[in-house]
Amino acid sequence: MPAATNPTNHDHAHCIADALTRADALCAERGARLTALRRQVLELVWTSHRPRGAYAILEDLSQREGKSAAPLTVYRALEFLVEQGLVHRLESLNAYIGCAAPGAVHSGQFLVCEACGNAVEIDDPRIRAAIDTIAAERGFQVDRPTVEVRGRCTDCQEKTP
Amino acid sequence: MPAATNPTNHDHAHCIADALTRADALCAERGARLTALRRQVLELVWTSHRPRGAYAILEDLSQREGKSAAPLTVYRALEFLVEQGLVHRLESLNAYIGCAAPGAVHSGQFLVCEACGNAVEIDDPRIRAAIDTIAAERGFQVDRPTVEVRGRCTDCQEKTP
DNA sequence: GCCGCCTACGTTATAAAATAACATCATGCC
DNA sequence: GGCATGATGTTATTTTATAACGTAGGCGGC
Repeated sequence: MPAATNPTNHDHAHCIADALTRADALCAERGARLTALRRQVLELVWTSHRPRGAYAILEDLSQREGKSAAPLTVYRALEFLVEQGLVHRLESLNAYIGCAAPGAVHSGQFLVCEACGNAVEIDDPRIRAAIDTIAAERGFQVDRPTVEVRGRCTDCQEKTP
Repeated sequence: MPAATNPTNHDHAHCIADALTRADALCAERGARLTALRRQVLELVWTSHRPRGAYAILEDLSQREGKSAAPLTVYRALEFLVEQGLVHRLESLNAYIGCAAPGAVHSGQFLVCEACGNAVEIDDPRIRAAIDTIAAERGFQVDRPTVEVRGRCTDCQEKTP
């Protein structure tokens, strides 16, 4: 797992700022409305490099606003962010994570550490190629491939070998 | 998608009988207890080649028994069946499907048709190899890879081209 | 056989994740 | 300003999953 996902050895504020800047740019370019609410939800998704549940985000949002928000508020914002490719949903965790490279082609591949909870996006063409090959052999038309690999990241292997 | 998953052109009763026979054999071999309840849940999972939700199975079970069963009853049976590799859970659907080749090595790969709902297990070594390669490059230790490809099966492409 | 142990099953309650239906508000366009 | 469209608020409900605790049933040791 890249060092950047270890919260102790990188400037995470920079990750967040970066993500927001890119989101602003992408949405402006597309004419999509990154409203204050959506932007705030995006920021909360980026709280860490661990996938976050909708209700965790909801709690943070409620605290920030000083009043309790409704689940739908968050789900709608997340839906927008996923559509725009700014956020991915991790199916096996029912959780959301900020996209490392919005704007680029995505096939949604992740390495998820079961020890620290960090998830790293790996848009690797070889996995995608393998999937496309098998699908083609079987006449299956690929729409949305999901790859979520559970295991242990380098850092966590070192901690408990 | 193989013809065998098209419910109109294969003897599905045979699929079910086969699955139960293999389950009996595997559990006997391992000393695992495939109780009447677990066997019945396995049968209900095999109702079709479509992944089924726990609550759908629960309903069927209640109907068969003539009294309403509790969710936990089904979840516990499913947990056992998944542990034994007789059933797989499709993370992206919150649903369960019978394993086509229990006893063999599994890496949990599926082609899921969004039109007809059928899911086919494809334990393809090339996908697995690609995942292992990338993981090795990043020092990530793979535990449980999940591959769920959404799209359209051959049959459904023909129906609405 | 009988006892004790471990595992499976039953029951009730509750948590967690997601959506439905409908009302209201904001924003951009003319 | 007025209107259309899309975003947000509000309330209720559905779907999925687990917790906590008690009972029963099979299996091995003796």
